[in-house]
Amino acid sequence: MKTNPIGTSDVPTQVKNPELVEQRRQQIIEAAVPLFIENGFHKTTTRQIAKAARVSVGSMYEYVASKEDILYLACLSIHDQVEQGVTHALARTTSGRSMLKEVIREFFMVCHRMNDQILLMYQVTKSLPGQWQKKVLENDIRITNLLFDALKKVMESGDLPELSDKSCDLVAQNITVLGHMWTFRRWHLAKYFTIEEYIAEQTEIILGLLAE
Amino acid sequence: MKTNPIGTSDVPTQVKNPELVEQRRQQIIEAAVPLFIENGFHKTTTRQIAKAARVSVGSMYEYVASKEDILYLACLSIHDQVEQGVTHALARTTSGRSMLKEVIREFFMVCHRMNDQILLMYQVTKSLPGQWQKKVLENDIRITNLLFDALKKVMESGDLPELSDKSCDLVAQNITVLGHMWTFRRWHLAKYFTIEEYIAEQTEIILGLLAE
DNA sequence: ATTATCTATAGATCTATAGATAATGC
DNA sequence: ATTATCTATAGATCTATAGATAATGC
Repeated sequence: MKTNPIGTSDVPTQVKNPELVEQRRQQIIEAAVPLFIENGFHKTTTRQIAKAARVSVGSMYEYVASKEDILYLACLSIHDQVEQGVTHALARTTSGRSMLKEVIREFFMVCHRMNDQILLMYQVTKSLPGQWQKKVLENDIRITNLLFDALKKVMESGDLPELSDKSCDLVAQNITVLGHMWTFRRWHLAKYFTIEEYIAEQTEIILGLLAE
Repeated sequence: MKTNPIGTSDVPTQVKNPELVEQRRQQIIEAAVPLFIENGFHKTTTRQIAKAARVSVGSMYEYVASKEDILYLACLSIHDQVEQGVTHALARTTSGRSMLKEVIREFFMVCHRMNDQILLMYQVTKSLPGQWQKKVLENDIRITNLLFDALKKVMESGDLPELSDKSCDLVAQNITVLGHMWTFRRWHLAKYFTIEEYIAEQTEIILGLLAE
């Protein structure tokens, strides 16, 4: 699964070699994300991250300028993975009405797999510096737009009633949030539903509306 | 609007006089919540809270044992306000199909009013000590159950198709989360919808399912 | 005497960097 | 010579409490 070049993002570094930047940052992110998930961003120390990443603190600070930088890189990485998952899933779907079902299913499964990471995003976005907060939020919409496009496609095929772009966007937003809902209400929902049952019921609800 | 006795909650205090505990804690919460909303829980210092609450730090620590205690009290208070809002709204609704519309409307308006507080809850729940985390999550379900009860009532009146308790609970959860969605996606949604339009569209979507 | 409040600070962090050292390539 | 890495720590916090002071009621 190819990921975007995190090293070439807008986070400054002291190190010249771009491949090295790419590699070390990957190392740092992979160390940081589980720590953030486990202990939260604020309770995780830069020392812990450096240790888990097998770099010295000093060295780590050659690749980022602050702890917030690490958080930002982590957010980019998570969104990238979610996007990969969704894009991947969309590529191998059929068309028409059943496509929409598959799309919902695949998206919900991505949420299921990335449970902790998605939960993390909800907690930390506000801790990012303003400029990056916006970028991260926009990334989220970018993913929602993949669902929007899928919806549009099904509608054009005539298999669903035509909705205005506005309504269509709202439905895409709803699908996204109902997927996320599985992550932050799972502790309750999982008492009554397996992920499969959850997908089945929610799909019916979402399609119910569009069925008539 | 009467609030629950926060002073008698399971947070320990050194002070004997219960009314005083109640009053000072109210003071502390009212000072802390806006600070948490503005700067986040972790970046807010106990000094800042004490100052805003017009108590000395030492004094404040007679009413709580830790900064986490303050966060817990804040969460209780916010949930209490949301619950008040919903209960209040439910009390003056009519019955039958139109009742459900009103319930959704009132709940969404509560979310609209309590935007920042609800957003805060999503960020901080994980920062609470384990035992309280659970309590706060259960409070959230308690509020959802108010919606569940309202749904049930409408169904019994025969104005909606009967759903199993399980499905009914899911619909109540969905309504809750779609209300919250307005708070954490408002920056995007508000480009296209006023809160009134949002309520109108979402109500149609939610009822659409139950209409047939 | 008891209860509530305050000031001042102990003690324990934690982030970020300075300056020294090792590795690489001309 | 340049680039990357490390160790050690400066400097800046911040939470929570000890111990002193003021207010209250018997």
